[in-house]
Amino acid sequence: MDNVTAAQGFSALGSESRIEVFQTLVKAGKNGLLVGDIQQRTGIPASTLAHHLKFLSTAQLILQEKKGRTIVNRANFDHLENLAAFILEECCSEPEPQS
Amino acid sequence: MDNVTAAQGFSALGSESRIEVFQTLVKAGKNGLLVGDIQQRTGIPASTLAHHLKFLSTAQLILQEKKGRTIVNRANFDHLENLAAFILEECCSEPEPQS
DNA sequence: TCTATATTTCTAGTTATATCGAATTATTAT
DNA sequence: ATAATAATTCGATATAACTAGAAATATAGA
Repeated sequence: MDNVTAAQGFSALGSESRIEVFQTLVKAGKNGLLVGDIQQRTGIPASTLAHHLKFLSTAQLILQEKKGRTIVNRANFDHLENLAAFILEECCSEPEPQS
Repeated sequence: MDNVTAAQGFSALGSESRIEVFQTLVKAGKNGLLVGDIQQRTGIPASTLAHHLKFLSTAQLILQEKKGRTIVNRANFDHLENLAAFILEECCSEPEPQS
C-alpha cells in the first residue's frame, strides 16, 4: 500500500456520517445492505448518502455489487485491517540515539 | 469511544502529510522525535508541520511532552489500536434476514 | 408503454482543511 | 540584557469536503 491509498482510506472514516454508515454495514455483516436500507437506518438524505458511499467505495472500504436496480453494500473488513497494518509496518526501524 | 472521537482519529491520518509525519514517529519508536527532527526528516515547513502536529495531538494520535524549549513527539500506538477496535466493535450484531 | 422504485448526478451554498511566510512567544545561553 | 534557538500563532489564499434539494438515469413491474 502507498501513502495515497492509506490517506484515502483513513480519510474515508474521518467523518461522523461515514463512520455511522460504515458501522451500520459492519453490524449487518457479510450479507450487506442496500442503499435504501442504509438510508432508513441512518436517516441520511439520499443524495448525501450517495456521496458518502462513493467516498467509501473509492477508498475501498466498502464493496458494492449491483443487483437489478439495487446495490448491495458490504464493509471491506480486510482493507481496514490492511490500513492499520500499513501504518505500523515500519515500527521502530530507526536506530535509537545513544544517550 | 464515541463517533466524534473516532472520526477525529481517522481524519487525523486522512492526509498524506500527516501519514508521513506519523510514520516518521512510528519508525522512531518509543523515544519519539523533536519537532525539528520531524521537520528535517520530512522537509515540511515549520508552520505547516505545527498545524499537522496539533491536528494529530488533538486527535490523540501523538503524545507531546515539553522538554525545555523543545517538544518530544511520540506515536500513540494504543489509540490507533483502539480506533480499529472501535470500528469493528459491533461486528455482525444485526440478525441476518431470512432468505 | 406507462408508472413506480432505487440510486446517482447536478448544482449551489456553506464550512473546513492545507499551505506557508512573517511575526510572535518561550526558553536557553552568553 | 542580548542574542540565538525551538516551536507556535497569525494572516491570507487556495482547495476540498459536507449537505441536501431537484433533476436525471436505470431497472422492474403492470
